[in-house]
Amino acid sequence: MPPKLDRAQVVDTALRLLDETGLDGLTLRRIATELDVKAPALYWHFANKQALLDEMATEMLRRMSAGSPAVPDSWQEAVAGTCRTLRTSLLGYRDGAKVFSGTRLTDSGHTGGQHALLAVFGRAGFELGDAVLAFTTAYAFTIGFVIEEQAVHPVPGERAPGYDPDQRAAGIDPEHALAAAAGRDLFGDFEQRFERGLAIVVAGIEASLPSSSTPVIP
Amino acid sequence: MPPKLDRAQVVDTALRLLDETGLDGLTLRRIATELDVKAPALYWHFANKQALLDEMATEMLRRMSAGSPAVPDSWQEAVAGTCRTLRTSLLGYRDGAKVFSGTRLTDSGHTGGQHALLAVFGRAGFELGDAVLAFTTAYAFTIGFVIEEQAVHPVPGERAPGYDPDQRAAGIDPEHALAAAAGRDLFGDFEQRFERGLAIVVAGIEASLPSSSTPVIP
DNA sequence: ACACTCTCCTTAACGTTGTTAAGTGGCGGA
DNA sequence: TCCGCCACTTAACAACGTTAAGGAGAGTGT
Repeated sequence: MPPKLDRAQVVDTALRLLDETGLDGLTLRRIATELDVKAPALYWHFANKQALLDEMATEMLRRMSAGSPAVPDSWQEAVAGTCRTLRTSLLGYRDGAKVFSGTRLTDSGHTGGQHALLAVFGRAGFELGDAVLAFTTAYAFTIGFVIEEQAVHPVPGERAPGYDPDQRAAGIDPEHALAAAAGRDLFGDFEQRFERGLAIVVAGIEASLPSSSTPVIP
Repeated sequence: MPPKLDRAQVVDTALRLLDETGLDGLTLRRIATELDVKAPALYWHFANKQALLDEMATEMLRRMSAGSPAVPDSWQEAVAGTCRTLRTSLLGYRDGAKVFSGTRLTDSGHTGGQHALLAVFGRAGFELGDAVLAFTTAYAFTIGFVIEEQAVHPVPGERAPGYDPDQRAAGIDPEHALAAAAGRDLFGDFEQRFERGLAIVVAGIEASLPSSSTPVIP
């Protein structure tokens, strides 16, 4: 008789519940109930809650890698595509960025994608160190951006209380008019802001790292 | 007879304890004990724990603004300086980036710095929208960077378990050699990586936003 | 056939946590 | 003197992560 539970099933259910309850509401008892099991049963499959969260983050990455197989030739497309996929994946789960940034990955399955991306940089003439710098800079931007984004939109579509631009503007010292006016740009149109921010980072890599103008070897 | 406690004192103590215990270990009972008071007393001054955390984040920002009064003329210096100060401030507290990114600011005191920075952009010929985009991009990069940094170095100087580059490299599929080699750059020298990443972002703003080459009005 | 073992889950419980309800001592004003 | 507000305490609650102990059920060895 097969066991009722296995790790994958627990992770799957936990990720589904995450969307309903948010990270704060995601308790072991809740997950267990959803699986028709009592809470301590989870400890047979995971050492503790953190281990489950780590596995959840890893699974998020795994699904992300699975969704985007093709690696383009230009490093610009490659890095932008990777960051777009990363953002989309994180937005796919409530508190996705928080879960992701708070955990250590348990699996090395993601290194394939890393390798492929770094290889594209290599073919474009980047030193490894420069390639890593370029990638991590774009990566840090993406993580920071999505954390901010999910603070404003815990669930895509609806807006968290306290982030209304008008309300915020009203509370600002008139001497700081620019800060007040900025609110409109700050809390709206994340899609476009992400694209433009990404373009800035890519342009910055182009402008400031050597070898980036070397033509691709045919 | 003045009350034994006030909000500022609680926030101050909480920030001090944060360094000792980390965010997970920061409990209301612990804070109360440190103040020679019982836990429910804190509820007289704060609606709940989240309100205290919000106030802590705000206080972090307040101290940061206090520490860097001079706003330079060039927007490059201004944005880089702001991000450097932000990073240094966040690194000044254990889990600083997590506390900061998880909270809503309770106070509008920080809008002064925002206004000044945006004004510098304005004088350099930026449209407000472009200035906001430039700033938030650098901001997102900084937050994302420090979150990653504090995951590796929860307390400056010592390294979290599980982030040893050699150990990580050993667990990687040899086919993904680039990813393995990247580990050395990934987990070391955050100081330099931050500076170079910041340079990338600044260069990207320079390269991709209009009006940035307009000479400063004398 | 029986006992043994290993796997996977349950029941019961422990210590902590955030939070609330109710009560209490001290101070200022009428 | 009494009232009422302030700022705090005591007591308690539900919920959490986690551990200890035990038990049903399948498989194996003899």
